[in-house]
Amino acid sequence: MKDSDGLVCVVDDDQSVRRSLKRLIKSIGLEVETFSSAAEFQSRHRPDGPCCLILDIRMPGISGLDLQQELHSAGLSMPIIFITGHGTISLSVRAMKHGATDFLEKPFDEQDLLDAIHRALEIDRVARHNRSERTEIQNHIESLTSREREVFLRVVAGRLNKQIAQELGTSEKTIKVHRAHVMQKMQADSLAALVHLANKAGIPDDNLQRA
Amino acid sequence: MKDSDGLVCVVDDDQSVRRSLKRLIKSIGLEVETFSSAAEFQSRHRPDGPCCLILDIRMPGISGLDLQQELHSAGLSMPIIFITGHGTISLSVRAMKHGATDFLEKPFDEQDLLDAIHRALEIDRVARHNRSERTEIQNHIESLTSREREVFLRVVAGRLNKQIAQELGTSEKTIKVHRAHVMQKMQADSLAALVHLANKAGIPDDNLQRA
DNA sequence: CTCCCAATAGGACCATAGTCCTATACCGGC
DNA sequence: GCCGGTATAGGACTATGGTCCTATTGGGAG
Repeated sequence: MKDSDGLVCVVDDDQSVRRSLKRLIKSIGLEVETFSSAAEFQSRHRPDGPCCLILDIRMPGISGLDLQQELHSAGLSMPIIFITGHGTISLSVRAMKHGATDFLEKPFDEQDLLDAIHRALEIDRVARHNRSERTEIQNHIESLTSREREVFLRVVAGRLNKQIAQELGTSEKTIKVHRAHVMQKMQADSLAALVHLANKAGIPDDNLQRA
Repeated sequence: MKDSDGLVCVVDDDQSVRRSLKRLIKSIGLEVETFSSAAEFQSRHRPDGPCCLILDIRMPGISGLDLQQELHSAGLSMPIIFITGHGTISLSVRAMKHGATDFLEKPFDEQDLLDAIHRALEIDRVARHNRSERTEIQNHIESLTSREREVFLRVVAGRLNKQIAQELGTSEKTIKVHRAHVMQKMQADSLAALVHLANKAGIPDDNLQRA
């Protein structure tokens, strides 16, 4: 699949809308999948590449806003472009406050939608990249023993081996051993690299020298 | 001033609106300043504490959206709550995409506005904190000589003194001197602290070990 | 011309971190 | 009961970083 450039998921209860959107989006070389309801999307969608969602706000059953909420709660967030026939300002504001990337009224300009799609896919690409980087680091952290994790945090906070030894009530020698394990497991080849990893994983830098 | 809890700036060309908003916001103990036009706001406003902006979209002269753009371009961004009598979805979406924190239609529920204000002030508080931290670090970086800055970047990238010496075509001894100056000027008392500072200042971690 | 600062660098040490090897003790699984 | 992983720790070095002091060179300000 040379064209994993992006997948666009269309969720709309109106078949004619689904068909015309599918045709439009395919015309610029993107993959499209259509779903007739939020429930169908949730059961069938298995994301694996950059993708975005085009969502009708008003649908029978689960509404577009509800689906947005549920995806967010489930940590499966992806960029969402809302389209609506009979929207209100309040609905659009609510959608945007919850992270929608765009909100279009029918009838919309085709180019506006295509622009919105490109923007959404780019956002997802960046988000996916950050997420995968983060979870990989998180996995490395989870491979540490609890003792190693304690040492890790203190090393990243700038403590000396002897200070760590005192804090943990053990010898400097033992800290050196743990520290070496941490560097291995985290695949860091320098202290600087280790601190960078910690920062990306969202580890705060408090305790930065306060005795 | 126990009540630097927040300043709310109201920009609206309608005097009666300004008056009633002022009364409402004062009633919950926040400071208010009112302006009758975007131009007046720009000339008179001197921010120094957490604050937010309540802005009418449609005004004679510079519109609310224009002001939002200009503030953003000038790097003077602050949270903006739009209010409007005759708004459209497209206007609201445009405002939200450009970072507005809320968008209310007149007549609005008073509590909704107050909630929006509290939210906006909290956002500004966090943003101000991050900004001041960042500019302080930036100032430290600017106090470095260009040679020290070169060393700084390489230290943060995890290079050894001898590697840096080779890259810069000088001796390890000299690097040690520069490095000591860097630690002093950046007010870092450990390598870990220095890397944390670099990260906060937005210095990328590329070159992280590639020879 | 003099003074200061930036950059350069060496000598002499000390402190800290990392790397070998070895060793004990506990615990849980096969 | 043996094996593997974890935590503990010492000895013996090496490597790296940091700190004194001293010194030269070049450029820019006063």
